[in-house]
Formats: sequence, C-alpha cells, structure tokens
Amino acid sequence: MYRTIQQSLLARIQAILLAKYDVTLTNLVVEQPPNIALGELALPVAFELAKRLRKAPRAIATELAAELTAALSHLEGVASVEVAGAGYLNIRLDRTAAVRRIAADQHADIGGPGFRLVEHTSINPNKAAHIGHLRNAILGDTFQRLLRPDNYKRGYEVGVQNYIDNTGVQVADVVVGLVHLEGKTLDSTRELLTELLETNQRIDFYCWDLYARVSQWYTADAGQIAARKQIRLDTLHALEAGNNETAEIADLISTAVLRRHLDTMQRLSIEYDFLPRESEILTLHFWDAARTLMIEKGVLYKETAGKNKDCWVMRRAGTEATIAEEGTDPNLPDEDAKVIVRSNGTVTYVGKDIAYHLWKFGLLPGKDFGYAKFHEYPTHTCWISTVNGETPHPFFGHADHIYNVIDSRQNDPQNNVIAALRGMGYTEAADNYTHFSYEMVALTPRCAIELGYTLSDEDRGKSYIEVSGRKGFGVKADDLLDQLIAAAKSEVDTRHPEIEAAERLTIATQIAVGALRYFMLRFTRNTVIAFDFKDALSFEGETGPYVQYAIVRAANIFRKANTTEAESLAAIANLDLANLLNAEEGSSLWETWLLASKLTLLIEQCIATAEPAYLAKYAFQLAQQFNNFYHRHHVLNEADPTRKALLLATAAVAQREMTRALGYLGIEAPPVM
RNA sequence: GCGCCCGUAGCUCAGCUGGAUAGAGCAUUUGGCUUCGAACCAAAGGGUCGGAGGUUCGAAUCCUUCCGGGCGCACCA
Repeated sequence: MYRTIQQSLLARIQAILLAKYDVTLTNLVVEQPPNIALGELALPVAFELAKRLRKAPRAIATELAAELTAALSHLEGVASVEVAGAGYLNIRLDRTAAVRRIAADQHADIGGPGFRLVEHTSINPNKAAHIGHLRNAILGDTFQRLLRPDNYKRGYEVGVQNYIDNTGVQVADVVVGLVHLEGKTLDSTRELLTELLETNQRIDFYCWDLYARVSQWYTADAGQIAARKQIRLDTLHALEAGNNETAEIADLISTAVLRRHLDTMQRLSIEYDFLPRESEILTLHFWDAARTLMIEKGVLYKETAGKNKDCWVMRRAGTEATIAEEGTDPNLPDEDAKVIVRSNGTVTYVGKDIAYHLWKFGLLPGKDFGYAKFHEYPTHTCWISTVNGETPHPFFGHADHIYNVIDSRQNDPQNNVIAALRGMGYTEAADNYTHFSYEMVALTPRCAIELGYTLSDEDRGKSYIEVSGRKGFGVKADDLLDQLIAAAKSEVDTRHPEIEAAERLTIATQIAVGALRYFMLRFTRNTVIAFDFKDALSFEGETGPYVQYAIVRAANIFRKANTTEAESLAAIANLDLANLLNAEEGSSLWETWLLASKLTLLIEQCIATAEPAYLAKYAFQLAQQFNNFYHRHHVLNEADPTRKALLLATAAVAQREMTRALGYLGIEAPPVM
C-alpha cells in the first residue's frame, strides 16, 4: 500500500514539475521523515531544484505544496502537504483511509513477462556441503522466492537450477582416493555405498575425510609427487572421456553425494527444478556448437605468435579501449588474452562455461540437454540432464534474465563469460546476466579452535580464516543443523513438556531452520561472514526465532480472544477510527500499520538490488515494532470495544506481514514455541 | 604490478542512486513476569563514520590521495 501511494505521488509531482518549471527529474527521491509526527513521506525535491531554478528551496517547496494541495482530490489517501525544515515537502496520509486499505490487503503488484533462471548451490559432488555452500543456497533460494509467482504477487516465471560438475578434478580426487588409497573397484564401491546406506552413514561425510586425505597424499612423499600427479591427471581424463570403469565409479559416487546434497538442502526447504551436469555438456558437444558460433562472430581467434601461440583466444573486457588509449598496434599478439582452447586442442573451463551460458539464453543452435526425472518433491519434480532423455519434459534453456549465485572469487571468470556474450553481439543477454556475487563464510579463530584445529600464530591473529575442503577444514551443513535442532529442542522440551515428542521435534526444526536461514541472510552480500557458533546458535535479538516468537505471540491473542486474523481485519471496516488513530497514543499503532504496508516496496528493492538482506532486516524491524506494541497494549483486557477492535486488527496486520516476510525468507512460523 | 571488495559504538553489522538528531543486535549496568508466554520490553553508558584534501546549500554516502585488511589476476576447474 505504501508503494501504491508513493507511485501516485511521484507521478503527480512529475506532472507538476513539467507543467510549472518544464523540468523532468529522472530520479525523484522519496523518504520517510525522521519522526511520524512530521508525516509519512518526505520529498527533498526543492533542494534539487534550487540549483536549476536559482531560487531558495523553501520558496520552491511552498509553491509545490500549493500545487499539490490543489490536486489533493487526485491523490487518494493523502491528507495534507506542508513545507518543513529548510525546504522539505512533508506528506501526511489519511490514517483511517490507509488503515482500511491495508486491512483489505490492497497492495501494488510485482512481476512481469519473461523467464528467469536462478542458478545456485552448485557444490562439487565430492564432499559434504559446508556453511559456505549454505550461504549460497539460502541466498539463491530466497531470491527465487522473491521472484516466483505466488498468491501475493504475479511474479516472474522462474527456473531454479543447480549445476553439477561431476567430471571435474574434485570428483577425480575422490575417485583417486577410492581406487588408490582404499583399493576399491567398481564392485566394491557399489558395496561400500550399500553398506553406508544400510548403516545410516552419510557418503558425503565419508568423502569429506577421503578428499582431505587424498589431497595430502599427493604431496606426502617427495619421491612420488610426479607419479601421483599423473594418476590424478589420468583419472580426470578418464572421467571426461566416459565409458570406462573409472568414470562409472565417479558417476556412482557423485550421484550418491548429489542425493545427499539434495537431502541436506531439503531440510532447509530448498528445492531445485533442474540439475544440468558437466558430463552432458561434454558428451552432447555443447562446446563444438559454441566454438563455431564464436569464430563466426569473430570473438575467438587463433593466436599465431607470442606466449599463447597456437591457442584459440578471446580478448578480455576493455582491451579494445586500452589499445585505443595507449595507441599500441592492434595486430601485435594480445598477451593478456584469455585462452579458450589450449594448444593441445582441449577446451578450458571458461570455454565450457560460455557454451553453457549460451544455452541458458537459448543462443546455442541445435543443442539442448536430454531430461530425466531425478527427484520428487511434494509439489514438483526435479529433473537432471542426461544424453537420451524422456518426453515430455520442461525446457530451461530459454532465459530472458539469469542470476548466477557464485562467490566473489569468481568475479573474473564470470566477467569473461559476459564479455564473450557482449563480444558476440548478444548485448541484451549480457545486460541481463546478473552475477549474484557474495563473499565467503569463514571461521573465526575461536571457532576453529573449538573445532579442534591447531592454528599458527599468524592465523590466531586474523579476524577470520578461510574454510578449505581440501584440508577438511570447515563446519558441515548437516552438523550445524543438527546442533541447532538439538539446542532448539531442549528449549521446546522445557517450555512445552505437554506437547507430543514428534511435534516438539517439528517445532524445534522450524526454529533451527529459522535461525540458520536468518543468520545467513542478515549480512549483506559483500560482507564476509566470520562464522562463530555463539552467534549462529543464538535465538535472541536479531534472529529468525525473534520474528517467529512475535508471530506466536500474535497467534496467542487471537486464540484467547476466540477470533482469527482475517476476522479481526474485517471487523474494523466500518468503525470510526479517526479519533483513535490521530491521537497521540494512536501514533505508535499507526506506525505499525505503516511499516506493515511496506512489504511490496521491500520485495521490489530486494529484486532490483539482488539483495535479500533488506527483507531480513525488515522482518526483524516489524517484529520489533510488534513486540513493542504487545508490551504497551494489553489487547484482551481492553474495555472499549472500538479500541479493542483496532488493537486486534493491528496485531493481525503485523502477523500477516511478518508471516509473509518470513515466507519469502524460507522460514516457517511455528504454532507455539 | 593490475583489478574487485572492505574499514562506522568494546564486538558483529545496517545505513552508501548525497538530505532533517549516524542506527540495530550482542556485551555491560539498571528496571520490568499474581497480566495476551520474559526466546520479550524499557532505560543508561559507549562514535574524530581509517587519515587528509576536494565537490556541494548539505558528505558516513560522490571525487582524489594515503594508510590498513581481504580476494582475484593459469594452456587449473
């Protein structure tokens, strides 16, 4: 509702500016005054105009205020306009009218045409997911929820995919471990998987340790380094080639680990639509089609001299500009160019990635994956790439906008892919390619010590230490979640011994997931999270459970009042609320309504900036506002029926919007806690 | 060396398309449960917004520069 009023106000003021001063401002700022007593919206537009019109800001504001006041009948919901401070235009809303509209759930819509692909998680299927992967998946899943159509907004058509690098070095390393350290064959690997399954052990945990061991093994014996490096390389080539026993072992293991990843993520309500695998990109020869296209478009060329002689290379972004600027001969070999095809004829990672991204935008002629069903969620199917797929199947490679949730260390490679698209003339695709970049999750030195690692003096002095799968150094996602559930469970057990055990566990899980997802979302993307158990295991203060608790409190009011949220909101439709809302005391109630009406605005901001943290902050602020309300007004004891109705409706609107906001964050509200 | 990111309260972080008195959580101190559940609320202390210049009516926010820290710059993936 706030956004609706904002939009109509901005349109009106633009019209006035054009008619009166013949100016158009591309970027009109609207903000909220520091105090609700000054109004609900503020426009500093007079300051901006002062320069251009050579007039005092206050004088301009006075003129604009008069114009707006005259047009008040066209501004639904606006009660008055006044000049404040050095030249602010402060807008006051008609509180009663606004409350009625908010209660009736009037709000601006969000959405549009086009298909949007969100890629996230993309964990190498050779080890357990850790907290860094959790940040990735939670960011991606939350963003996907903001985009998707639902019963609150029209939304955008969305596909969620999780890229699986099942033929890379990391999987190869685990295969080396199985074959050369454990002496496993294809058959005994099968037996191992069955045994782990039967004894309720996690294959991804098994691989976590094995991966760390084999990483050390490569360099453990000085005399064997070259030989072991060769084993590693041969294994990698065997995986890439396919159709051999080594590749079959890799497929068994990577698929088993992948299933574990899906389970882990499902514990956090994270689901996928499609799992494209590198093995199909290879066997279906995506690269061949891309290569032809790139040569045709002139972005890929063979280097004839210099250090990259005999490679096929591509210029990096900005090279043309540098050449023009420095006046170097454009015919000289570009030593800075990115190698796409090595002199031995094999393609690099970036080359494969370009092919994959051309496919995402539907720009790779004649190429698509085969599709097979892989996993069933309660409401939909997750598909996986395959060579000979089944029909019918959904299509994913036709995106109008893509979002790649990939950590900031991949900035350069991502920019290479975008540069390739742009160089090929696919400007629109390049513009609609969002590298949803985020910083890593590291461990505080204290946390590392708690986990039993010995630290060097240098590490001890750092504010954080990077996790390392290769060293087996990190916190596993399932372990953290288990700890969170245990902590929440013991709280629920003491608070609600009367509830059945199974239900207590369900509640504890909801709280644990709430704490974890909120924790990963409260930091903005480019902040390194220095992970610490003390903060992550907290259920108090700025946390998910704080918001969940506020919702539980609201629900208790309705239960005891023998009414519902919907009834409470409907009940105020015909009441005379003006006296209550406009009184001094009513201001804090009105502030709750106003904040509750901002959800659409927040979602739009999160989408525009690809920053879910704003919504997390908003959910917390709304809960804070509600808790304050809860403390100041005792709803059930209220004697005056009109006032009681308003208090009930206030609790209802706060609960409605908190629940929605949490829903977008992927957090459920427990019935009790 | 080049590129990107960060530096705000004791700690962890918001605020950064310039706007009214720089905010929150944690920690510390204090007060509040015979009340709709205290996983809560209220209050207090705590800030040269890394330093220095500049642009502007106005700078935590924009520009320049310096200092400190992180990450990335392969014919690895």
